[in-house]
Amino acid sequence: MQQGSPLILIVEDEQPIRRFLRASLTSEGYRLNEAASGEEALRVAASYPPDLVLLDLGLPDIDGQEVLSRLREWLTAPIIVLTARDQEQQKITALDAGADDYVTKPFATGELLARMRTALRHAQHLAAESPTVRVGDLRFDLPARLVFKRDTQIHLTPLEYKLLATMLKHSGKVLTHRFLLREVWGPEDSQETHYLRVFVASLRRKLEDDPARPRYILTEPGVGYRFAAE
Amino acid sequence: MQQGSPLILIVEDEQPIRRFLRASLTSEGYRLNEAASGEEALRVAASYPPDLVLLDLGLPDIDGQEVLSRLREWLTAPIIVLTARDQEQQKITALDAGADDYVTKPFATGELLARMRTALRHAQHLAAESPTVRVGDLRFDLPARLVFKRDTQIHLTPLEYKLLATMLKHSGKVLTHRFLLREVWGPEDSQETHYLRVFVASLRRKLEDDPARPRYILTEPGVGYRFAAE
DNA sequence: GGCCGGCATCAAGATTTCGTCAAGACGCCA
DNA sequence: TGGCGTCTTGACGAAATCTTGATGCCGGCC
Repeated sequence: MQQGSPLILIVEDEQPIRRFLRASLTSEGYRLNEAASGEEALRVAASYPPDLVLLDLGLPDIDGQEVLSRLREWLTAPIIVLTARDQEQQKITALDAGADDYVTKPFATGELLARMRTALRHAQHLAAESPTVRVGDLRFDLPARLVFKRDTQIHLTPLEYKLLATMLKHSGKVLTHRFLLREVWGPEDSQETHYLRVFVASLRRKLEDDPARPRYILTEPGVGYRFAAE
Repeated sequence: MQQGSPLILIVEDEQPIRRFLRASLTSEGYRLNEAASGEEALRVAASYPPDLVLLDLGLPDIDGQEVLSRLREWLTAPIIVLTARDQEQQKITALDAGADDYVTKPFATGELLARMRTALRHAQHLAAESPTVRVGDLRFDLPARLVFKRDTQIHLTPLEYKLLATMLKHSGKVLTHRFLLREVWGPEDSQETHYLRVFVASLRRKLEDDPARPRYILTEPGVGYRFAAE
């Protein structure tokens, strides 16, 4: 969306519908590109990456579904599919192939515009950075499964990560040995408190400034552990 | 279009028409190459890749259509076809074979020049920006499914490409074995982690400077793989 | 002071997971 | 049908991770 208003790519072979869309969308302030065939759509999209695609599934040359999946290989912008009312199955395969929404023809302008706004808004959210949790000088990027200490990445083994994630999930609360063991190792090993000691130690070695006097992973003697809330 | 003005290749056997074209085009500032036969056209085009081709379909040796498709095998520059007024069918097959436009003889200079400008402008756009992603010394042209390392193209098999593309799509994130297998091989093979090892190895061999200490495709032991974000 | 239980740390196997090579199977095109 | 590129499968050494045992520390209690 470099130049302010979103760039829409219309892929539609029927001249009248295209003209109609052009009128409705330009009056809304959208910038437009048009393609009358699948081939052209792929070419134009590659040259001018759109912020949103309106894709008619009934195209003359390539199958609309094909265009859809070729686009989805690299395009993250939302794709709204235009289908005939009786093509139920088509909608479903289209959504499976990565379409974000569909509108059945004939459609009301208002509905189309509303769905476009929703899709664009949604896309913007996705583009935002993945949410991170900060505690002290630690930073957790949970979607990416990454942990940082003062901006340098920390490598954690699967069990270390799982343990830390469980503590983080209930941070501030005291977590009993049994609870942690169940969550991380499973009900089988809920007695093996020794596991906990070993892994807490290695987590402290990696996360704490002074593992002997921990700031994040606190021991609750006789009960369990607690991850510092603030 | 290295030297400023576009290089035009004229393929035309009739001397008078060639002379006429030469006059019109040089006065417009175009650089020219000429060929009087199909054979010559292919030779010249190979030696001096033109920015635009004017191709007369009525040639003495090879069929004009043949020249056209031979050129199209590798040449992306626009090709404008010159046809006689009564050769309707010829135009159509020419367009199918990859011609960008046609002009019927006899033609007005103004019209020819206009069509040439359009074609050149259009070609420029296409050549301009396929959205490419750069990571380190790698470059990805996603729409075209091409991968380059330091500007030399890397050949990837279909599955190699698909795997790489999915990692790139979620670059920075840790992708579990299951996820990658599902995306690339489908839900059936979501257990076959061995596939991943083999293909990651071959991708590293092709992309990394030192496959043993990868910079792009990183292993997250026990979890999956991650494509380096920055 | 000596003993004991809970906790922390270290390190040596044991086990699982990875990387690599190569042979076989498969599909496709000439 | 044979060759070619590609994918699948198997085998094995290497690496990372997990388990397990040994040892030491500390505070409370007899």
